[in-house]
Amino acid sequence: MKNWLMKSEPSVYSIDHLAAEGRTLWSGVRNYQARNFMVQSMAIGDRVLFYHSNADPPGIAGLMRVSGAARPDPSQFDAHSEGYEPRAKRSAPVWQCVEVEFVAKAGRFVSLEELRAQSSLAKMELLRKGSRLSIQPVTPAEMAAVLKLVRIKVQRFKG
DNA sequence: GCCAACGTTGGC
DNA sequence: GCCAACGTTGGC
Repeated sequence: MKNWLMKSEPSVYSIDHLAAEGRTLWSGVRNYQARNFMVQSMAIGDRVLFYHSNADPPGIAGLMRVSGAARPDPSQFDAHSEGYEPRAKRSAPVWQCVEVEFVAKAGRFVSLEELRAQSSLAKMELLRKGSRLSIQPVTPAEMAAVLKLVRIKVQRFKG
């Protein structure tokens, strides 16, 4: 079981949207490295931190779990979508997305500033200067540290 | 709104 | 294959 962090702008799609829906397709990713993580490395059951980017303040808002394997991102075929991809064909999609399901809201929202203050997270990809990856791997130690900060019990993953 | 850092595109 | 120009991300 791997650990991940995925970013979303809460004004577009927040942890509350996911909590209300239960599950969603993580569509709209248009970065090859992020796509490759979803296609090559993610598996059902993987744990994912939900990060609110471009927010005031930005930070960890909750937790989700990968509930469906990567599949073609439908928005790439929609000419009216911002994510429209003219190069994509039904038979040769360019972009993929996984399905994720809600696990828990952070018991306490943990801001980027607070994450930066943790020495245990010093090497976290999210905190690297200039880091923009919207889907990134998280080490088990980093995940444990963040779950403690947001006050989510690991038990919540089981079942 | 600003802008640093980064990714992508396209001319050569 | 190089790299300048451009577009995007995302913190501040």
